[in-house]
Amino acid sequence: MTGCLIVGYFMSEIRVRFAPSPTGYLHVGGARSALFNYLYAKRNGGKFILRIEDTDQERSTEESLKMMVADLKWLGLNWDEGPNPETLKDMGPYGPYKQSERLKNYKAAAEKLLADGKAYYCFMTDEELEAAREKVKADGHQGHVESPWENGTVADALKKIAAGEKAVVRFKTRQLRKDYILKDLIRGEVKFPSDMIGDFVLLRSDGMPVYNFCCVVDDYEMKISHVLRAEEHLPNTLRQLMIYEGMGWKTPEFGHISLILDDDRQKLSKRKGAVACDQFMKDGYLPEAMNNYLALLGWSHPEQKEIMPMQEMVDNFSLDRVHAAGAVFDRVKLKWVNAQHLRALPNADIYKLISPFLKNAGLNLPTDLNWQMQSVEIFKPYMEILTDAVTLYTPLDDSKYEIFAESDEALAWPSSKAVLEAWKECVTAHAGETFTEADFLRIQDEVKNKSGQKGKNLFFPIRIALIGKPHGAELKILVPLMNKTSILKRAEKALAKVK
RNA sequence: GUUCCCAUCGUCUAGUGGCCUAGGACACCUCCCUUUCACGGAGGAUACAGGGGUUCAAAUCCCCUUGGGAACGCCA
Repeated sequence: MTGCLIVGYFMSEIRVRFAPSPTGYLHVGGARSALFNYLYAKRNGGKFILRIEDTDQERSTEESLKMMVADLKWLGLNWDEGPNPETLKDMGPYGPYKQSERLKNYKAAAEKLLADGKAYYCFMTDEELEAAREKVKADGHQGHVESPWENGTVADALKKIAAGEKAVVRFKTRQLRKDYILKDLIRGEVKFPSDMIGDFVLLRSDGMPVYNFCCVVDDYEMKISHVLRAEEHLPNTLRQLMIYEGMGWKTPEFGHISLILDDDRQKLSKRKGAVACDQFMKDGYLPEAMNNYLALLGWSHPEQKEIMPMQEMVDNFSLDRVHAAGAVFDRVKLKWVNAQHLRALPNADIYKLISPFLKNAGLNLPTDLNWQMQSVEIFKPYMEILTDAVTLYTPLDDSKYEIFAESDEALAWPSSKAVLEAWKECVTAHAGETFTEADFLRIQDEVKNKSGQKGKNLFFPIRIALIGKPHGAELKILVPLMNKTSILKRAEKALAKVK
């Protein structure tokens, strides 16, 4: 008895998968599906499998596969089985993990269905199909195309094919008229009337299988226990249920996650801004922030925590906390989440993260470690994403110093000229090449006395002469990051502007 | 058009029949900190789509309406 229970326990190992088709970049919606699968697997001590759905030969590319793998790696959603993240060679006992290499499996399954009379060869041409669809539509009824080949024998069909005719294999739905009930883990009971679909294609005329078919064969053969995927697949589930039934296979559990929406509540699309994971990477988002934000789109921490590391999400993830309604992708909040993660990092880590962006922008900055740490300390509160560092550090590179339009107003004040002149004089009079905070404070006092200005009138022109903008970090901590030569050069430029 | 899914502040959500005159977060507004801005802190405004039931009691359960979305391919 106990033995049976143990066997039962092992039989029910949690195995989930993310199954993208390599026809482009990894979309944030896909990333979230992958994340939920990953979290569910990790939470339950299960396996997370990556399967590549590349049966659409027209659109699938090796390039895209590499991009997806890279994005998933960036997010840290490491898979236990699937293409090796480095070599792309299969790893795991249930391969191949690319559908294009599993053709014989689908063929075998199709042959069984054909032999059992649950599928048939259909020779309808595109034109015939189109005409049939038109007719059905004209009748006003929802119906579906009925194929005249439904009752043909396999032997006859094979003869025609041998003679060079093209045929698809269709699944026979006519005798299956009943309601199919799906117990969705997220949505509860979903009832599909079987007549919502007609005889659908299993194998294309070129022999390539179609999504709904491979999906079932693979999920079964790869022993997938839970299928967690986007809501757009919900109607597909009926076809899949029929195939499971036809094959006599046990169905896995299903859970359909809501869609990610644009602010106009349509399915998130490229037209509204970045949706590709790698774009977020290039814009300077942190993978941990991405995961954190994506998790919050539909799932919530039991204690309502918002900012958390991956491990905390893993420890608290459960499907019953997944919301069934669609969620609007809010870039503003994503930025905020990113800022929280970023600012929590040690300064040294932050500098390491921003360096490639600074370098990429062609900035020439001090290599002194102290300088770097100090600068991060100053700029950190101004950074939300890594690319913000570029704007922040640019004024620190002499060759890039420029006076921004937002400075115009302050420079036009009648008092600004005197302040700038006094500033230049006092800096020139300063003995060393660098400044301490105390040095600056002393100089600032001198400028104040000389120009007779204080408050905004005093600080705005000086700040503009330092970073090209009237607003930003505190001067007394900013100045020690600069040297005399460079400060004077800038003062000149600012002065030139007021003359 | 048909089928299915969904419905709490502008947005993400908490809420599983009484603890809800509905809580948190982002955004917004005010104030404090600060000779600027940001960060940080304290407050504020803002929501149960509508209508019927069920119940002593409904944001929570049921039905209808409305609204939104998705799917209806030899795409996935």
